[in-house]
Amino acid sequence: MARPTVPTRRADILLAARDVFNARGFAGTRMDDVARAAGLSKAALYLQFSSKQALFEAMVGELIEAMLPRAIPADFGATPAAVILRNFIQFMSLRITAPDMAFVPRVIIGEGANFPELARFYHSHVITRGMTIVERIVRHGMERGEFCSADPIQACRTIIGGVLLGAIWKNTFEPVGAEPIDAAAMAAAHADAVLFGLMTRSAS
Amino acid sequence: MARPTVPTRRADILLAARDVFNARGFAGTRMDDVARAAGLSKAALYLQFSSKQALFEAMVGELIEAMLPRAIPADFGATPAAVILRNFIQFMSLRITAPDMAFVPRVIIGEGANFPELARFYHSHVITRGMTIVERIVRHGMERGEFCSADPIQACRTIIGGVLLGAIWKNTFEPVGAEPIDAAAMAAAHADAVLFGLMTRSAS
Amino acid sequence: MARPTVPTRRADILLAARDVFNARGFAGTRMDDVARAAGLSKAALYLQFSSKQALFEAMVGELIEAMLPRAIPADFGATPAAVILRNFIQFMSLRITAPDMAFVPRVIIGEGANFPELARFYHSHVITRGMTIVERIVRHGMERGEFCSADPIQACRTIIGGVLLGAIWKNTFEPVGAEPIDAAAMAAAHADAVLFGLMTRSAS
Amino acid sequence: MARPTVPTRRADILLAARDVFNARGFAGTRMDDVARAAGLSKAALYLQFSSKQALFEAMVGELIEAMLPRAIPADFGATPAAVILRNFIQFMSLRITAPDMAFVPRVIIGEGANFPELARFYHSHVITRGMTIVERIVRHGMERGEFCSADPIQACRTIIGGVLLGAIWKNTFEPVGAEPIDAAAMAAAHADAVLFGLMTRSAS
DNA sequence: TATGAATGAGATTTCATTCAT
DNA sequence: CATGAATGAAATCTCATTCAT
Repeated sequence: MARPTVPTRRADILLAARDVFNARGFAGTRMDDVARAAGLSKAALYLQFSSKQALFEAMVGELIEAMLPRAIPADFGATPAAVILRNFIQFMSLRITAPDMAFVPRVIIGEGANFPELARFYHSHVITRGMTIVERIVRHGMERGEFCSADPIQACRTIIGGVLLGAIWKNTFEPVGAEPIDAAAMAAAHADAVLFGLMTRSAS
Repeated sequence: MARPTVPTRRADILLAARDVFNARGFAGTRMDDVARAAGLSKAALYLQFSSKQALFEAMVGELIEAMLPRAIPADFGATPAAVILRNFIQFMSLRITAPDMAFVPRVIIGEGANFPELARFYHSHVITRGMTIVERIVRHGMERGEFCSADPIQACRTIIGGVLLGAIWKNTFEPVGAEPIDAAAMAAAHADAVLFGLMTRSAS
Repeated sequence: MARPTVPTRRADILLAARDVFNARGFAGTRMDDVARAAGLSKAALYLQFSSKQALFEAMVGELIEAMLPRAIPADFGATPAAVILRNFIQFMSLRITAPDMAFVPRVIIGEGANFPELARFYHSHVITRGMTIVERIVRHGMERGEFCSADPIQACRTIIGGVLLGAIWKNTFEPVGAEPIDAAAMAAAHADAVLFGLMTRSAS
Repeated sequence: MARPTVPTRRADILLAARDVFNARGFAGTRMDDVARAAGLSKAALYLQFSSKQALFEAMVGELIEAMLPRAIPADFGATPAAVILRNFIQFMSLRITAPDMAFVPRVIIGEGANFPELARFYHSHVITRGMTIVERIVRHGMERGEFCSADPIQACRTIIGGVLLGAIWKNTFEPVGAEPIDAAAMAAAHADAVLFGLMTRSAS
C-alpha cells in the first residue's frame, strides 16, 4: 500500500518506452524520446536500465508476462473441449490485438533476428506455453471423443496462426488501409473454422 | 548480344542487398556492407538507387513479385476444391519458407510501421491477391457442394494464418532453438486441419 | 554570480565560427574545424546549433547587430549636417573595415544567393537602417540650407557605395597585392568628395 | 570565317558554366549540372577544362574581358571632362548590371578569398584599368579647370563605389525584396552627386 | 538520485575526377 | 572525341552513452 515511489519510476519509464518503441520500432527509437516521454533526463534512464537493449528487453518481457493467460484451469473436468477452445481463442485474440499489446508480435518478429534473447524468451514463454495449453485442450477433446484424432501439435499451429494473423492485420495492414476487422468476430469465425475440422464427423 | 552486362548491375546489387538486409534488418544494414557484398563502391550504389530506403523498397518489391503465384487457372473446371486448396497451401508454404523468401514477411511485419508504402504494397499485391485466390477456391468448393457454407473471407484468414505462421516459425523461432518443422509436412497438416472444417458433414 | 559559464559556451562557438567562416567561406568551412577551434566536439556544436546553416546565420546575425551604430542622436539640433555626415562616414568605414567585421559584406554578397534569409536580414537591418540614417542627415542639411536639394535616396547610394568599397578593397584586393589604404584617410576623402557635391554652391 | 566547330564546343561550355555558376555559386555548382546544361557528358568537360577551378577561372576571365570598355579615346580633346565622366559612369553601370554580367562582382567578392588568382586578375585587369581611366578623366578635368584639385585616386573610389553598389544591389538585394532601381537613372544620379563635388564652385 | 553538457564512433550521402570502351 | 560507369575521400549530422556536479 505504501509502496515507495521508486517502483513507480521504473514503471513510468517502461510505459513511456512501450509507447515510443511501439510507434518507432527499436532502431527508430531514441533514448532522448523515451526520456522526454517519461519526463526524465536521459541520464536518469541509465540509472534504471544499463542500455537501450536492456530497456527494450525489460519492456517486452513485462508485456509478455502481462499477456499470458494468468490462470488456466488445471483440470478441464467435464467442460466440452469445443467450449474451452473457443474461449481460449477469444481470450488470446482479444488480448493480442489490444492496442497496447498488438505490437509485441510485430516487435518479436521484426527484431527477433537482432535480439535472439528476445525471440528465445518469447518462444519459450509465450509460444511454447500457448501451444502446451492448446495441446492439452485438444487431447482433452480427443479423450472425450469430441475431436477426431489429429496431430495435436500441427493443429496448434493452425489455431495459433489464425490468432497471430489477427494481431498482424491490426498492426501492419489496417494502418495502411486494409479493411478493419472486429477482433471478437474474427476470433469466433476462426474458432468455427478450426473446430469443425477437429470435431468428429459424427458430431451433429 | 553484347549487352547483357548492363542489366546485371542492378540485379547484382539487389541480390547483395537481399542478403544483407536479410541478415541484419533495415536499420542494421550499412550501405558499405551492401556495396562490399555487391563488389562495388558505395557511390556506385547511389548511381542506381537514390537512397537506402529506395534500395530497400526496390529489393522487397522484387522479392514480392517473385513470390506471387504466377498463374492460377482461370477456371477450376471439375477439379475438386479440396485438391486445389491443398495444392495452393503447399505452393505458398514452400514458396514463403524458401530460404531466400522467408524474410519477406518478417521485414514487412517488422518494418511496416516505418515503411507504410511497403506495407501497402504487400497488402495489396500479396495479401489481397492471395485472399482473392483462396476465396475463389472456397466458392468453387461451395458451388460443388464440397464445402459447407462458411464465410469465405474468414476462412481465408485461418488458411493464410497457418501459412504465415510457418514462415515466421522458420525465420524467428527455429534460429533460437524451436524444433524445426518440415514445410511440406506442416502444409499438409494445415490443409487437413482446414479442410475438414470446410467439407460438408455429409461427405463421409 | 555562479553561472557566467553557461552563456559563454554559445559565444565561444560563435567566435570560433567567425574565424573559420572568415578564413574559408561557408562551403569551405567544416564543422570539424569550427569544433576544434572552439575546443569542443562536433556533436557539442549541434547541441547549440541545429545545422551548419543555422550556425552561420546566427554568427552573421550577431556580427551585423554588433556592427550597427548603436545610438544615433534622435535630434541633430544645430550641428551642421556636414559634420554629422563626416562623422557617420568615419564611423561606418572604421567599423566595416575592422578586421573582425570586414568579411561580413563579403559573405553577404558572396553567399547571399544561397542564403536569401541572410541577404534579406542584412538588407533590412543594415542597408535600410543605414540609408534611413543617411537620408535623415541629408534632409537635415537641406533644411538648414547647407545642402542643395538633391534626391536624398540617390545620394545615399553614392555615400554608402564608397563605404562599401572600402570594406571590399581591404578584404578582397589588399590580400592579392592592391595597395593598402588607410581606412580613416579614405573615409575623409570620400566625405570630401561627397560633401562638396551636396553643399550649396553659395557656401564658399 | 570557316572557324571549325571546336571553338563552339568550348564556348557552349563556358556559356552553360556561366549560367550555373551564376545561379549557384562556385561551391554550389556541380560539374554534372554544367555538363547537362551544356548538353555534354561530364567527361567531355574534362577534355576541355582540367578541373572545376580551371573552368571557373576561364569563365570568369572571359566575362571580365567582355566587360571591359573596349575603346577609350586615347585623347579626350576638348570634350568636357564632365561629359566624359558621365558617359563612363553610364557605360560601366549598364554593363556591370546587365543580367549576364552582374554576378561577376558577386563572384569575385564572394570567392575571392578562395581564388586569389581570380581576385588578382580582376584587380589588375578591371579595377586598375578602370581606375586608370577615371584618373585620366579627372586629370583631364583638372587641366581644363573644370574640376577642382582633389586627390584623383580617392575620387576614383567614390566613383567606382557607387557603380559597384548598383551591381550588388541588383544581384544581392533586389532578389530578396529591395526596391528595384533603374540602372540608368541611378547612374545619372550618381554622376550628378559625384560631379558637383569635383567641379569648381565657380562653375555654374 | 538526477541532470545538463559533452563526445566517440559511426551512418548516409555527395561529388570531383578517372578510365575502359 | 565522347561517354557511361565507377570511385575515393570527404562532409554533415546522429545517437547511445558517460560524467561532473
